[in-house]
Amino acid sequence: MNVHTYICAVKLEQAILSTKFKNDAHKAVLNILYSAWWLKTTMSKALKEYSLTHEQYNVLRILKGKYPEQMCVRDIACRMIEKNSNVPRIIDRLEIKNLVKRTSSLLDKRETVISLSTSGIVLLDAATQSITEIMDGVVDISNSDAKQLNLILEKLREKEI
Amino acid sequence: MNVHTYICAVKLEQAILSTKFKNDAHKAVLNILYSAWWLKTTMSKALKEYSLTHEQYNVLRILKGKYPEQMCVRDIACRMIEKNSNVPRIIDRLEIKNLVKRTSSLLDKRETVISLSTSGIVLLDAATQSITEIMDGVVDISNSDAKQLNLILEKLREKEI
DNA sequence: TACAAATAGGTGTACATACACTTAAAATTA
DNA sequence: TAATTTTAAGTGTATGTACACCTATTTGTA
Repeated sequence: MNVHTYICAVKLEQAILSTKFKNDAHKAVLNILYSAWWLKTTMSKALKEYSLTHEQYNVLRILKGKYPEQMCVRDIACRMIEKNSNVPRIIDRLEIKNLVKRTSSLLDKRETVISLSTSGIVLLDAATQSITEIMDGVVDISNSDAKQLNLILEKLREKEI
Repeated sequence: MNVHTYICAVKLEQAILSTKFKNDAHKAVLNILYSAWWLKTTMSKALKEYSLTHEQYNVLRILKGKYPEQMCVRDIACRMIEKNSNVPRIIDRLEIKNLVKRTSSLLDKRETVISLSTSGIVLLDAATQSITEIMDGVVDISNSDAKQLNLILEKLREKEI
């Protein structure tokens, strides 16, 4: 089904057409999930211009963070937000587009070392500039709100299983 | 790659091994994305006992919300948190497991009407009880924090594109 | 040193997402 | 009424996720 006509509503109640939440914490859970979807969608739309997916962009950014140092697949995986991302497969696609290069590590032959190519850096820089502008425009909450949000989210994740 | 050894850290900095955030708003974006992944993973693990995916559970819950009234595919899609969910395909899998039944609408032959089966209700109720217990245990933030969180998230989504 | 355990990366499969396209039916309007 | 547009659902394809399993190394230890 193609819901291109959905209402990208600010209020959660409008977004998911529901008003009965068990309590505020339950509503917060849905609100976090919806906000994450909204943020990812916003970013993905912007990245389309660069033929990058959100995840591919993420990997490129992680590589840039250490550049010109190289990173092995595991180092990248540890820095991904979604911890079960299949990094070798994302790298497959980046390699096909010549944005990164795979080489086998000489020190530890089990490791595959990934390096950003020149065109990878150029594309990443352009995409980053565009994404940063868009995110700055879209996500404009006050500094104190952002701090508060970070505090509450980390409090929420305190109870590990 | 299999990162089963990742640290399910409370602090974002530990979770994604990064300390340099452009500002608090940027950190908040990553925090929301990570929290959503954490919540989904927590729920998915609990749902495994019932052989349900997070999305299948979501569809069943939406159907339960209107029960015994039936819903068409579009009605379900509009209530999904992830707006691009391919609902017919999720229903395919629920139908194979005999948790829902598809019938063609008599009033509008374009519509497919979905109804919960008895085993669907039984499974959903059991899963819901389990999930509720787990979520209540895991997500224990104060009422005022939850309210604050909801407020800030909705403020964050104010700027539509 | 030889062998067991751990580790890194890759691969297969089921499921989900994003999105374009198709088909049938309903609604609109010329 | 006939033709056009819109709508609902389904399908095809590329990509990603979750997770089990495989292979080649490396590490740790008997």
